[in-house]
Amino acid sequence: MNNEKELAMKKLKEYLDRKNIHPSYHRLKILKYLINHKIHPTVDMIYKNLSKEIPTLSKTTVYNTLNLFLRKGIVSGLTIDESEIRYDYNTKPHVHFKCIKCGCVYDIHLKCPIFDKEIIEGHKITEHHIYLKGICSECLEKV
Amino acid sequence: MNNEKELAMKKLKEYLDRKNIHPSYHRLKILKYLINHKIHPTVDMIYKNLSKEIPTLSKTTVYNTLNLFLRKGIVSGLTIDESEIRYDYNTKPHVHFKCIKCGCVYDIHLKCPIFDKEIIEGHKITEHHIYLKGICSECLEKV
DNA sequence: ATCATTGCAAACACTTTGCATACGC
DNA sequence: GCGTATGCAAAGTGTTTGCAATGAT
Repeated sequence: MNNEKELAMKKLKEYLDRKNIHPSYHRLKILKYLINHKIHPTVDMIYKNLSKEIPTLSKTTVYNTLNLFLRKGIVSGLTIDESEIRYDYNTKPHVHFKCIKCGCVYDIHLKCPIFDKEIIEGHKITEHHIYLKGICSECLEKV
Repeated sequence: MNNEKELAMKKLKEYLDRKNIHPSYHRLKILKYLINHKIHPTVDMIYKNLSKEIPTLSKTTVYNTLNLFLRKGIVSGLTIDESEIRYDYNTKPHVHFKCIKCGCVYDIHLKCPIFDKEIIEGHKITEHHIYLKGICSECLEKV
């Protein structure tokens, strides 16, 4: 339904408003993309996919928007491999897995006791990043 | 003692020989630096520090050597933040902590049950990377 | 009319590559 | 003398910045 779509857009708008982010068209689109594609996309993935819909979109805007979202804390950045930042809408600490064959990044729903500690060996912990690498279930089947 | 130093160098030489790496002067120096400075240095740190001793050293050689060591499996690369790879001589899986104030990277000696699993949610795990961020004990004291 | 967003192009930082030189055995 | 290690300079990649144009209220 169109009503449903408009309703969803309105919710996103209100969400950005609450975060003091002016809900421009591009920002809404990028936010929507992140929410609907929890594949930890790179800037390039976001840019390429949204360009189909929004031909005037520039990569700079994607960078600007993601950095704005990062600063406002509504997305987090993963640096699993050098030379590509991936963006993640889900902000709760969780585990990531990257397949060395297909390059996909999966969320792992695994509790880790490390998440509960606030002080470790005298250091105050504010962020947790855990990622595993290997061969994903899909690639394993293909062999 | 000079004898001690020579003995240590001889051991490093033999170590590289066993790994089928021709133990050139530069390679020995870089390996020695990594072993003696377990601070997860970046290429730049290694380059700047060794340049004092070896004025002719070029950054390319540092890159070449580290990539060789990576391929041969005698060091591992950390990508805690985008746009800087840090090199780690210790190859056993362990936890890293990066201070957001001073930028130092510490090893954390913490057992993590995740290290023992070989299959998680159908994915075959071959590498584990865990890093935490926050404020290190030294920076906490300074406040 | 004003102010923020957008987007091109240039600048940047880190890393890799090509190729000529120098070194060690 | 031959083969590898070295190092400069250029290319490559992903990201940021400067600034002018555009858009929204």
